[in-house]
Amino acid sequence: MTVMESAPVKARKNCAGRSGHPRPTGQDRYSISEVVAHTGLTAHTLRWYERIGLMPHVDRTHTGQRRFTNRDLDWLDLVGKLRLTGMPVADMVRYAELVREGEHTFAEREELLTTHRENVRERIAELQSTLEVLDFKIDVYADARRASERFDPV
Amino acid sequence: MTVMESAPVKARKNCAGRSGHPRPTGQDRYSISEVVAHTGLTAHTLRWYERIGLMPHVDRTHTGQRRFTNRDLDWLDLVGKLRLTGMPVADMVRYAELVREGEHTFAEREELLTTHRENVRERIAELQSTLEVLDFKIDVYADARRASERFDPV
DNA sequence: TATTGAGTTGGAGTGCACTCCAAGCAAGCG
DNA sequence: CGCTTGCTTGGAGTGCACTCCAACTCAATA
Repeated sequence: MTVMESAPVKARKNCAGRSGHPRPTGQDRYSISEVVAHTGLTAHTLRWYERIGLMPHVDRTHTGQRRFTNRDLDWLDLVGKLRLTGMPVADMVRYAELVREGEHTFAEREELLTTHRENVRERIAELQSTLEVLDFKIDVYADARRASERFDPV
Repeated sequence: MTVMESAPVKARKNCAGRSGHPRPTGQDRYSISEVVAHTGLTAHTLRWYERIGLMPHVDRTHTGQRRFTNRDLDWLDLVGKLRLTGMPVADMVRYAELVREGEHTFAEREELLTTHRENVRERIAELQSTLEVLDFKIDVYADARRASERFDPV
């Protein structure tokens, strides 16, 4: 059994960054399995990200194996953050394209991120308003439980 | 062209509750299209919810058409809230089952909601930490823009 | 030298949450 | 009566984001 192709969705949802896997110092060429260990993504997903243009052209060894740089890891950290906030992959690909196109796309990148930030803020407000409903419901059940314990003690 | 089967995903994401469609007073039997107007869900989705057991048995006319009650609308509001917070449909179906089973499931319902509340709190924290990254990135681009405007004024 | 293990590819498959389709029925209107 | 509108059904299709498969190469070890 190989060690890669692991990392179920649930796990990734929690870590999705540097989590007990600090970046080895003084190194700048990581194999795919090292990146898997670092990011919590699967090797499949990393290859898929590259295929769809979400990676800034990953370097290869003379035998064709991928070698990721610290810059790639930084990029994957950002992508992970954007993913966590629910940015669609298509939008992240668009952002990656802008990065590849150079500095004259700064304004558009800023706009893309600003729009997304607004979405995230709305999402937070939404979640917070739902927390109130949840609190209320939970209180109702807790009250009922306490009442039944009073009449019908263990 | 019929007016139903509308409500694109984006729109639902935003409203998903009473949004300019207050519940008609003194009424307690709503057709599916009225519920569509009220909830922002599509008729497809309402029927699908019923099929998978996410609705508490909807009443019918003598010709078999659905008639939703205010209680159903309340339930759909709650479901909408839970959906917005990312609760999987399977979990909501489980909750619906517990509700159908009666008051002896209060404890389990409370537990289900409490667990979910914890997830929502984590999600909010996650989003907030990402907001910081977003703010930082946006600042970088804004600084670059201001600098270029200084050297290269319009 | 043979085997093992980590890596490669294109393309197919999966799971979720809808989303739509075709065919049909009932009521109201001209 | 015929047409339109609103609704019904089971089952098939869609889009997203992966996720996996089969067949292969290469490098290192037993």
